[in-house]
Amino acid sequence: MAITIKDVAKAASVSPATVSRVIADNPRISEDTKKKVRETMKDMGYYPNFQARNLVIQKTQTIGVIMADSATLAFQNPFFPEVLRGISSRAHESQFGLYLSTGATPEEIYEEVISMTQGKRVDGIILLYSRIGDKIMEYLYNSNIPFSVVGRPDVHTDSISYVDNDNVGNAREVVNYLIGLGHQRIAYVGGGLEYVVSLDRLKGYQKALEKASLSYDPELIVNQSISIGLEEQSVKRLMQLQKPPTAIVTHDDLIAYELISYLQDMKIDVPGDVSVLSFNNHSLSEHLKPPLSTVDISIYDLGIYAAELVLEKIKDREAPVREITVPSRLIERGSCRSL
Amino acid sequence: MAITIKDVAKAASVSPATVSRVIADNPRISEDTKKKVRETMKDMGYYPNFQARNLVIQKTQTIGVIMADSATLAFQNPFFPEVLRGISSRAHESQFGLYLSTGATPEEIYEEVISMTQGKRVDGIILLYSRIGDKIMEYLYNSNIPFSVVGRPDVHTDSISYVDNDNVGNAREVVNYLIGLGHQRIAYVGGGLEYVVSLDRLKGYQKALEKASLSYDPELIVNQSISIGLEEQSVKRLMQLQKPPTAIVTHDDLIAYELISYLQDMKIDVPGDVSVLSFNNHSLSEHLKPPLSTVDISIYDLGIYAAELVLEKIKDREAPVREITVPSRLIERGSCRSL
DNA sequence: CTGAAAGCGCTTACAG
DNA sequence: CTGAAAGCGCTTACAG
Repeated sequence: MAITIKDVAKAASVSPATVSRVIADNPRISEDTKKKVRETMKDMGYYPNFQARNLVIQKTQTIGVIMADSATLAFQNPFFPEVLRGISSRAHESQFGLYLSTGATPEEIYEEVISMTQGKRVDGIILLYSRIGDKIMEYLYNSNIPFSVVGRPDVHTDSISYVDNDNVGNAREVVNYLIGLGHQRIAYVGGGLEYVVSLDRLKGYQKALEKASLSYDPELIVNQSISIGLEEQSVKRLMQLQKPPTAIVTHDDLIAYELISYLQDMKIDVPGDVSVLSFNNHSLSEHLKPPLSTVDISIYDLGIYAAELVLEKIKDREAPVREITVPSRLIERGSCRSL
Repeated sequence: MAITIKDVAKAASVSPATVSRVIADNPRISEDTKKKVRETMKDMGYYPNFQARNLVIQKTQTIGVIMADSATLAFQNPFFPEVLRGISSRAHESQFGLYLSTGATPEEIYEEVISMTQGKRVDGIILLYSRIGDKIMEYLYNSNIPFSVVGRPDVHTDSISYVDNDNVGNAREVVNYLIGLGHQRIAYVGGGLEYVVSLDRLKGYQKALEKASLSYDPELIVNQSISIGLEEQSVKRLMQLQKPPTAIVTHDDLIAYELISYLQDMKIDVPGDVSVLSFNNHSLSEHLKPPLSTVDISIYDLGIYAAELVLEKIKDREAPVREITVPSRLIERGSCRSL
């Protein structure tokens, strides 16, 4: 069996309570004792048992990270590792560990979240997505568990801490940019409409059109469910419209390149015939042909702040709800041309 | 406070021991009692406290996943999410959770591993990489902690469970393939030489040349440290050799496309002037120009088996050491041409 | 400044 | 088939 606080106590001729206090660096313990105990701990190779410690202090020093079902392309999407990197960095700073959801379906994940929170495996939760009518968020909201969301919650918006980009504004800016280049028929290929980010961007898209007195044409919208990947079919439909688009906005660089490949198959040149603009600024996008104009949404920062927000709530349940907007920036490269 | 086994016991008029046995579905408890207890558990919304449970059974039902320093590009590399997806899937099947390392430097990670294993936060460890002289692996090997490695360990190879591709064989096959196409000057752009996978592939590369009676020219080798990304400089050097390569093998698709972009900047056409072949089969590689010939190394399966191996060891410390080789397959696309 | 004792929420021989 | 009791390895009032 591993060596315990009792063993150390015996070897150092003090009580277990004293050893515990030395670990906690309690100021009421004399420096002499501390020194002695620390030495024996080191000599014996003692490491505190978290299970025991956590049980009595009722904390775990770990954050649960919940991603959308792993069955989908969520993992493929470079968003996930990058946001995780941000979370990881901030969590490590506060000596918090990360516990990952492993479920493959929404139901499994729901069960997991309940069991990891009720079972006191984690002190708080980061939800990596915001979806309409999400049971998990509803559960977290109703229980008293510290949590934060990457993405704007569709309900209880003012009473949940979250971090997001200004998705409406971003989409608006992007569409304005294309309009500025002379485009009038602008298609939008977005993620599933169950995601708030998709809805927000669609709203921004509509607003920009409205402002420019361009009519909104539902035929120019493709809502691609994240679980299936882009369908060649949808691209064909788009380009075979009576009045096909001269510009297409997509929600992810990888999707954009897939789209571009389908266009090329159809002998449609980008940006010669159609301009393409995207989101996420994948590391590859500056190196590929055509170099992609894309919106950098600061994914790493989204992760940092998501961790920050849940940590605030963990440290103080009464901490005020915060909503953080992370800046985005349009990077112009070679995939759009002016008409 | 949360509701405990005692509360349930009281409400169901049984002892805490009985409730515990019902949870464990102990056959010695009558069906009547079970039913009654289960109902009150449900009514009261009882969830077992893992901390307490784990403390007494001395298990955690969680696996620690250790990746190379997050400060590097490890996160960017699509390898990470995909292997994690495999691990996640297998772990979930056995009701195991995943605990992630968060450290940014090798030292931090080393400390983390010691504390998560000694502190009984995890039952076992999956090491996502195999590196020469790695302290963490040495520590795990010397302690009695169940663990598995993705990649062949450089030492104690026969006494550590690991999963890997046949990297020597893969590289050999790839080079043979290029030789078969008529290439004689074949460059190799690999990862840092501290990684066993890089060394193995280099060995396979050399073997293939030898077999074909081609001389090994160190000038054709670029060992790119994973933390920096591909350096344009190295590509230039390669192509400005007295006798530049007619084919280049790289270790990752993303690197390959970066390489190709540098080549294009130098007005060198792929595959017209130089053939390029890579590893990892990124989902995008079939859609880009040129479509990349690449080796699919079954990353997801590497994850599945890594989890399988550590679970075996967790369930039975005496379980025999296993080494699993996951098949790879060369996918021919359009980035190589015959001379 | 330090120790004895109770307790965190469970499980599991032992007894009946 | 069920319960009382001890114990997992810690922390923390309480006392001195």
